[in-house]
Amino acid sequence: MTDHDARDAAPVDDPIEVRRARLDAIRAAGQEPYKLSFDVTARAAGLAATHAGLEPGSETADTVSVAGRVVAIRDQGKVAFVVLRDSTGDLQLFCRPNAMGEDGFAEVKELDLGDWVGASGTVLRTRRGELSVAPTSVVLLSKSLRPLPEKFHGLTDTETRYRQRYVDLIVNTEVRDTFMKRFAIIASIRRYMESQGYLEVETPMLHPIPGGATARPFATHHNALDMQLYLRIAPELYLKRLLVGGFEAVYEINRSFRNEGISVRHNPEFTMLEAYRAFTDLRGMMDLTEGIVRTAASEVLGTLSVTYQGASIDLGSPWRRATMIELTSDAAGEDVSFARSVDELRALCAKHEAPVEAGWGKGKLITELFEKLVERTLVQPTFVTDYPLETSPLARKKPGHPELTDRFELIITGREFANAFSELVDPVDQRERFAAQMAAKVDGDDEAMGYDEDYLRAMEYGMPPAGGMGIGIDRLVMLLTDSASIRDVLLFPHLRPES
RNA sequence: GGGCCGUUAGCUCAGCUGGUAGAGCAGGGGACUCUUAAUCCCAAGGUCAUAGGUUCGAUCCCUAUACGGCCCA
Repeated sequence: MTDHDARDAAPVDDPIEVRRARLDAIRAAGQEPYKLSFDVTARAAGLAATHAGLEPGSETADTVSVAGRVVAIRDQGKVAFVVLRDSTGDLQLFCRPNAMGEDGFAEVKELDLGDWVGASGTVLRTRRGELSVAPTSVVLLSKSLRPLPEKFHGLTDTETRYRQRYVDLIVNTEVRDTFMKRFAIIASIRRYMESQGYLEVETPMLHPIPGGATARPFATHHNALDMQLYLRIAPELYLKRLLVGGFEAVYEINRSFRNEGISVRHNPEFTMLEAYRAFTDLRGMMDLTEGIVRTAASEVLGTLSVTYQGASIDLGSPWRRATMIELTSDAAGEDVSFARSVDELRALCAKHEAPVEAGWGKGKLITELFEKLVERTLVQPTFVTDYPLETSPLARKKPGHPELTDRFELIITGREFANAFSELVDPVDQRERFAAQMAAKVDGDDEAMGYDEDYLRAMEYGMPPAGGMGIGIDRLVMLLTDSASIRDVLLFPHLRPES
């Protein structure tokens, strides 16, 4: 059987098979390749800070235990340099047989890139200036069976980066930095909200009637109740029920779901902050929005001047305030307002290649013109105010202007970041708004809001005057981390299944 | 939904006018007691996304599909 002999003798060139063989050999030698735990006494960043003044070529008596993933091995025969990566940074192990024994040194040479190891030894700085731990022992904590991507270029294939984010996080340290900023931004927002007296609450994600926004929902089914449920498109109507219940300031940071297209700005599930406060109005929500964004930027970035995709954004100066109608009229070079007839507005939409559909009223047409002509031009933070009633079914009417609402959207870098109103608290008015939404739904608008009778009942018990605001957390993180795509700020962005 | 682009070794990339594929890193064997993308020597590694078509012959040209990217709606 020469074939068989040849196969047995042939070197194994599949990296996974090589590692499996090592795993078997470790077990055969009576060792456990997946340890229970390891007592860590120091981390890479901490050592770098405490030993910053250590001179090249000098040793200390400081004994530490460190742990991390092996990301590089430079084997020089009787010396081996192993680079460990922990959650704070990288640290070199300076391995020599005279410090750790011939057997221990031989085990170091059996390590693979990707293995988790723990090491104990003294701190020194090599003659070449690299802070290192010279271990007296190195223990394998968890054996890796798959090869890591190339050490210099890392992992660049976007599809693999998103599908196997764990690998992306291992080898692309700037990705970890982006997510560390994301977590810091959200923590900053929670601290700020608490400092402003808001309670963080949790409301249902499974809604019998999708509401609080105009968007297509994901539908699901509850078996025991045999009923259709929807993943929430917004938490708004539940949070405002809490105002009725007497909580004066509430907020929620969590996922909402919209059954719509995927783009660099849209993921089917996304994170939103919504906040509601009794006895305030749109002006209070402007202050809150500025406070949240400025606090997050200064705490996480240390500056209110940020660069987004090459554009300088000034978050510090007072944010511009302008009405939709004045902005759109300026851009169109003529009056775009409710003074124009529906036919004139439709003609303007056609002229400027804005979408037009049968049944749209003046308010919807003006909004389309705004989005077509103005929105992407607003690079610096701008509160756009006075949104049409037609597209704002939950906002209070603007006094003296029955076709407008007391609402703003915050636009930065040409994109919507936040949306806020003086809340509609009049149950009779709200019932009329829902009826208009139902009429739109009958006309084929599948984004129209559902008629939520329980929400009306709550309002009829009395909702205090209030301001409310929602801010897209993913987009805020994109802005503050200079990320071009929402996928770069979502740990596991939505992708089609692998074929 | 439409347009354009991409898919070659584990990873990062080459591949000429159509003649059955190369490199670096990783992995394997060897040398080396201060390396930093260590260095040096040797050997190995491929269903060229998938399915069809054109052709004597296809990684290359054509069609479709899958997945991804960018732009538009």
